[in-house]
Amino acid sequence: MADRAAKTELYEAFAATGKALSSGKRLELLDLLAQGERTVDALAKAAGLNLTTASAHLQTLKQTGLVATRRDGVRIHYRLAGEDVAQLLDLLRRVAERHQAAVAPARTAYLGPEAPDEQDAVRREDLLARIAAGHAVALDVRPVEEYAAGHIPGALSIPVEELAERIGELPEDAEVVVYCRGAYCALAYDAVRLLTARGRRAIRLDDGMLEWRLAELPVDAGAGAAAA
Amino acid sequence: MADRAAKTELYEAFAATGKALSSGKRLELLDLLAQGERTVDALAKAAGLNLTTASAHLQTLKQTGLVATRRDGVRIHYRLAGEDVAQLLDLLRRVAERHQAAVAPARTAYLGPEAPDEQDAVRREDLLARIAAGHAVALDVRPVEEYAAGHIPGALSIPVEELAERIGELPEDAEVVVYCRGAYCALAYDAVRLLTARGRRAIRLDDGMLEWRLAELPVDAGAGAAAA
DNA sequence: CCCTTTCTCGACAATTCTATGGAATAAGGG
DNA sequence: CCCTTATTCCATAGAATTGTCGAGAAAGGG
Repeated sequence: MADRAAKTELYEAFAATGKALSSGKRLELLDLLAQGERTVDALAKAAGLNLTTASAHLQTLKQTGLVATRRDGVRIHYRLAGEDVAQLLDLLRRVAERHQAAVAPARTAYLGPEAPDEQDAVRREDLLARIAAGHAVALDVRPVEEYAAGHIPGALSIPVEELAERIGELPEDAEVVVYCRGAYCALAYDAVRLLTARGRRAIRLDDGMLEWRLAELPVDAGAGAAAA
Repeated sequence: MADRAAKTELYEAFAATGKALSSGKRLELLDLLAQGERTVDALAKAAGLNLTTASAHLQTLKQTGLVATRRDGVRIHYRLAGEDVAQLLDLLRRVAERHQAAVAPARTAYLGPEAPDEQDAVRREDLLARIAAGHAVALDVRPVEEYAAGHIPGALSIPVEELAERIGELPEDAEVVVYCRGAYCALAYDAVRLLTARGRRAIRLDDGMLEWRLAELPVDAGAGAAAA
């Protein structure tokens, strides 16, 4: 029977972390940061926020300890404070999708319908084996900086905006398994639609880099081999 | 590059789940519900809220799908919508404790300092072995309804308010391992202080029933054997 | 059918959050 | 040292939340 005031205060402290997760914009920022560190300016542009607003949201995140900063000359890089924060983001979205009716329609409105005759997405566990057997090649369609910060071993890197013109770099005979940031990232959906329209055998990875990393599957870093 | 409006809407939907976790009172309610279902009235009393306020918070939780209800005659029982919600609560507190400076002091202010010469708490994995070997006996100090809804196999049940008068029911020779709701529940701390003051060998389980269940360790249900 | 119990709903004031423009600060180049 | 760039701080308007009160709805007993 310790006193109620102290209990309230403790739970209010937990709630501060919940509050950090209570704005859609902050979740977008966390999602971006889960791919690697970024400057305030880059984050603001990617999330469609004006600079001061983005800075304010990042301050909130920093005060609850979910993100950390690093100064490099004149610019400040933000990053997630730890892998547990990525886990929390992942679990939050999973729970929301499972229990909240509004998520499913919003999801298809954003990601678009799957191509009608598309097979089910490739599961994480199967991908490395399919690559090793030569049946498939992994394609990372995120921006190059994110690829450099960590990618699936052996994956090619072609950002989705360049995909139309660089489609020739993909092998013609293998199936292309496309992935991007995570389960709710639109890039891979767009890429698969583009490739399929061009007559390639393309399929999405079930989710993306975030879930791959959290599953503790192997990750390569560095600009690496890029596209063939 | 699917449109920004749709992306914002999707993330706003995720944020609704975050919002549900952004109030200390709602987190207290979830913590109670993680021990089993309860009526609105019981929840309000346990969380120190007036009835309408509790009802309003429960409505918020219900709208985001984190809790579900069951009507039984004139009263309504609330329960967690799934084990993943308990997981989310657990991870949220873990992340908050790890990254947020305000948590540690609030925690000791509420739970009180450990007895000075107390050994480290018993870890989950060790408990069953120590019970089987006869070195220890587990003691559940939560209210009887919570014990009935699920407890560690073989544990005795003595709610902490009755512990002083029922201390004789505990075996004298074995070490008593006390547990309650979870890592942030004060009951086990209080019980250990009481037992130690009476000259018993008592020690806390590292955390409580919530973490035990999430670790998928065996759980017994029913009023069961209660105290010897 | 009325009355009691249990809970939800609508409305209010007090507080807090979000977005934004303009000023202030920090680091580095000429 | 001044100037430019990158970011944070401050003030403010509008929107959303919290807690509380009194009224309303649903189930069951006499």
